[in-house]
Amino acid sequence: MADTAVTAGNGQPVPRPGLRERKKQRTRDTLLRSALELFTEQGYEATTVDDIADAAEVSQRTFFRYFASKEEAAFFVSRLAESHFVDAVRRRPPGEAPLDALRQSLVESWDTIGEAIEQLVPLELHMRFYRVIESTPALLAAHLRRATELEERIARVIADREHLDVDADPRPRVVVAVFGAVIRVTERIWSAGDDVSLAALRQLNTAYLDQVEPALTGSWRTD
Amino acid sequence: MADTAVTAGNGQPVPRPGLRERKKQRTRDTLLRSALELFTEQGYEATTVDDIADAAEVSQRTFFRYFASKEEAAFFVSRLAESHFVDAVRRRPPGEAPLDALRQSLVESWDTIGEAIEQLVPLELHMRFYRVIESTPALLAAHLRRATELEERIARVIADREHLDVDADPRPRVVVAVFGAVIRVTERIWSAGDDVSLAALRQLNTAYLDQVEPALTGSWRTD
DNA sequence: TGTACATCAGTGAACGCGCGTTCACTGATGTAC
DNA sequence: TGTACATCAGTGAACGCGCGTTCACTGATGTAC
Repeated sequence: MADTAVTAGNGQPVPRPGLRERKKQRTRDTLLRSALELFTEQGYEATTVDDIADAAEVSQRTFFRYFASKEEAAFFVSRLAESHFVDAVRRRPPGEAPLDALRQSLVESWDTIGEAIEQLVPLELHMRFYRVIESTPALLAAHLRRATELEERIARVIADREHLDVDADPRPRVVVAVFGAVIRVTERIWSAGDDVSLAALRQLNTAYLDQVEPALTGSWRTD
Repeated sequence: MADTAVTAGNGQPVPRPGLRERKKQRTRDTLLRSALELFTEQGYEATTVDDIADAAEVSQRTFFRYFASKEEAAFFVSRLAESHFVDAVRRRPPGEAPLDALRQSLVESWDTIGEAIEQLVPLELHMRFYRVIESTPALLAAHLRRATELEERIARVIADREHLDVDADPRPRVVVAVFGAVIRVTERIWSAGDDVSLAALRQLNTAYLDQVEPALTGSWRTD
């Protein structure tokens, strides 16, 4: 194929990477896709690093050149999604209530995350793998630990925008923890349901966020 | 020592276990204490199962007779604490607002958990190990996964007391997730601080729970 | 109280497994002139 | 456009490590009579 004019967000033309660089990207993408396919087909634990390397037609040694561990490969796409979300939080207008800012960031970032993922692996494959995470104890554990780290980053962003010290005022960490907890509840419910679509997950996200206030206020009315 | 009259909660005398049974308990307790001591002294990853068995003066084979895995030994005490908490939730009066019920259960169960732990290992050792969990990625991950499982159990208890279907009404899972998220924030902060005491953790628990409402409501006043 | 047998905690040694690392090496891509 | 050299992605084979399992066995505790 011919050279296409790629431009960065700022309009500056990005010099096309050389042959060597493109070959690297292809190798990494192939490894990533092979890994996710095997994980979803036969399970994470049942898939060895050698299996992945074989499927991608490289040596095991080469796998470790691209991913420090099997786990890193598993969360490579999630990492991409997370950075989209963090960027969205950073862009929220300062006046907004923190919980609303988080909610809006989620809605917004879902819009672009899908496309970004497709550049790497089929979105449908990622969504299927997302459910594998929930049903694999080792992966779920790693996912939750990563979520905790992400929350810490976001709490700092929230503290900054409110001009607060994250260690002195409990509110930034509390609001982010509450938000994160609700998202994780919806992830679990989504992964146990029949509708694998991204739309279904988004719908659960917002529906459950609406339930925070009713769930916390006083004693519940018996319907 | 002479036979002491042990009685269960219902006042029924509990037949004293035989020699074999008591020896088993001693072996398990020794393994448990050895494990926690080594974990806190030299780290969880740096401690092999063989190290633990050596310290307890049994064979590695015997370790696995008592604990299915190294991780199971690490969370044996936590498991005990969890069941105290769940029992406390079950005992809360039905009229109480769910979030208050959870909060009161925590306050209450802390009172008895300490004593229960002392039966098994020194409380101070457990508290020190609790901080090891927070600073060891593999343990933190496992801890969070376990916390998620505990939340699911508690959500069902809450749903029952409110006569709700946990799968139909989002509120039980949401209120429990919010509560759990705040507790975990305090665990993290406590483990990073200087005061290792149980009292310090309890104090953070309640202080942060008080911040849920201010953290979620509207935009924050600039102090 | 004593004997004969059953149960079962603990042993020791060896093993399978997969992750992640180390080594010296090959050959394709990139660059300087 | 061509040559000489530098870089570096990928190789293959071997290894260390610790978890958890398997085996056939020993000897202490428990029980039936």
